[in-house]
Amino acid sequence: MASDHTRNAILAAAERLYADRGFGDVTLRDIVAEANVNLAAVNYHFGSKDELIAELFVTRSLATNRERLNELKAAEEKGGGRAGIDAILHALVGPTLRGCLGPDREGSTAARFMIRASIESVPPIRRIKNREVDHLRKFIAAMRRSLPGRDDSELYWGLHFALAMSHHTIREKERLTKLSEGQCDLNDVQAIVDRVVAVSVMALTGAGATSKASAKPVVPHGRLTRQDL
Amino acid sequence: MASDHTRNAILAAAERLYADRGFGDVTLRDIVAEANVNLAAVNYHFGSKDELIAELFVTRSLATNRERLNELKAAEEKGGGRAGIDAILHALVGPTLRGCLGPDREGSTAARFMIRASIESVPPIRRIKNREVDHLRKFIAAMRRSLPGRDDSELYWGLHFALAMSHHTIREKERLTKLSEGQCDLNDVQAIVDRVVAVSVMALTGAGATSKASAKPVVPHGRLTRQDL
DNA sequence: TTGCAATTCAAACAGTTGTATGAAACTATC
DNA sequence: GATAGTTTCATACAACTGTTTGAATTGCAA
Repeated sequence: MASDHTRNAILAAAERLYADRGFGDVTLRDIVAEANVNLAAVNYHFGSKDELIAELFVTRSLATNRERLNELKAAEEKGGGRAGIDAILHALVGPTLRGCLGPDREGSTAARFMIRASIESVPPIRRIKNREVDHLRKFIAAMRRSLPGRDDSELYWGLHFALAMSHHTIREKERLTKLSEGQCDLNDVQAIVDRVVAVSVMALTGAGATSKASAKPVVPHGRLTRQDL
Repeated sequence: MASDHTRNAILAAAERLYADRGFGDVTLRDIVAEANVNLAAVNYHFGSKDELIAELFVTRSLATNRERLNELKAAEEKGGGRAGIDAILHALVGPTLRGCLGPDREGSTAARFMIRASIESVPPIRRIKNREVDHLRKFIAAMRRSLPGRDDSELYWGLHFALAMSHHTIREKERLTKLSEGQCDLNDVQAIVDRVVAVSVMALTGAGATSKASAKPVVPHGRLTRQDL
């Protein structure tokens, strides 16, 4: 494979254009123009437009998942096989939030691309996301070890809400900035991660963790449980 | 305006098809075939495809917003001008969750349409959503009355997380069902509303409610290894 | 150099899309 | 029942889409 130059140029141009203008607005002709390659090169190297998009997303998504598992593994080793629930959640939402919200100008194309993918959810990407369940189960398993005896459904809800808060923050960061007139600092990624983790921990260990409705009374101040470490 | 029959047939057919198959997959020709009307009728009655979609979304969205404000008003009147924070959040997320998750087979087309709109986020809908900020500010104002002295940014974050959990539950309900292998009951809408509200209240009144990053020391995780692919 | 496979290229293909047109059909008013 | 305004209709349009084709070009091994 001579040099991969054309292939890589297509990938780079596609990611940049999709990130900037969205999937619905970018055609193969736009991409090949940006990449300075021939139109047919896309189908030659990737087979189809959808496979190109899939490859872009898989690459970024695998990187995030690997980061997640690395952090999880490190946390569990540190705790002798059982990580604290906040460390587990940190490993879950940290990489995604840092990847998409971080002000690292270098990887910002990848970040903006992942934000797009989160917002627009085009078919080839949705197909890949559906396979993400196995990956999430590893976190459920870790949470089960960390909070033994807890009802499984509570763990699922906790993980679900953690992902909800992080993804929604990524997806709606502009609206939150506008709504709060800048009072919510979307640049302090570390603070956001801590905040999402804190609320998720409360969802899992706080009063809400009952099986039925029961919407328990408001928790008094200063009640965050930060175990481990 | 003789009878509005054609107009209404188009609206109904479009909503049903968009709900079932998504925006990207339904053409005007599909819609007019389903509605048994002529192709040109869409442009005659609505001006363009985007205006048709916008009208569909605005109708449903206004209905939800009206429900929200009614519940909010009722709660505030009940409390003599100041509603409890959980009642406020209930008014915020209740209508949306009930509308999209409720098992009311009758209005289920509208529900499935709104789920689609939440997932796919097509341009004409995004434009409308951006105007939703004014509506949300009314809830911020109510929250400010309910939790006086609290930092505004905390209110924004609390509202943001409440919307995050409800929207993400709507959007990913199938994945949550699959992940939890049915252990999370997505049909008990009332329980879901209570759960979302409970966690949101904790986020607002719990320990996390500090102004800056602060809180606790950052958990030292295994530093991530930056490799590619 | 010759031969062969991999790659690039211009061009065309086949299909779909939203929209526009102008005539026909309808409806209500006088 | 003629008229004016509204609504429907079949059809065409113009543009754009992802994909394919077959010939040119390149790179490399024998």
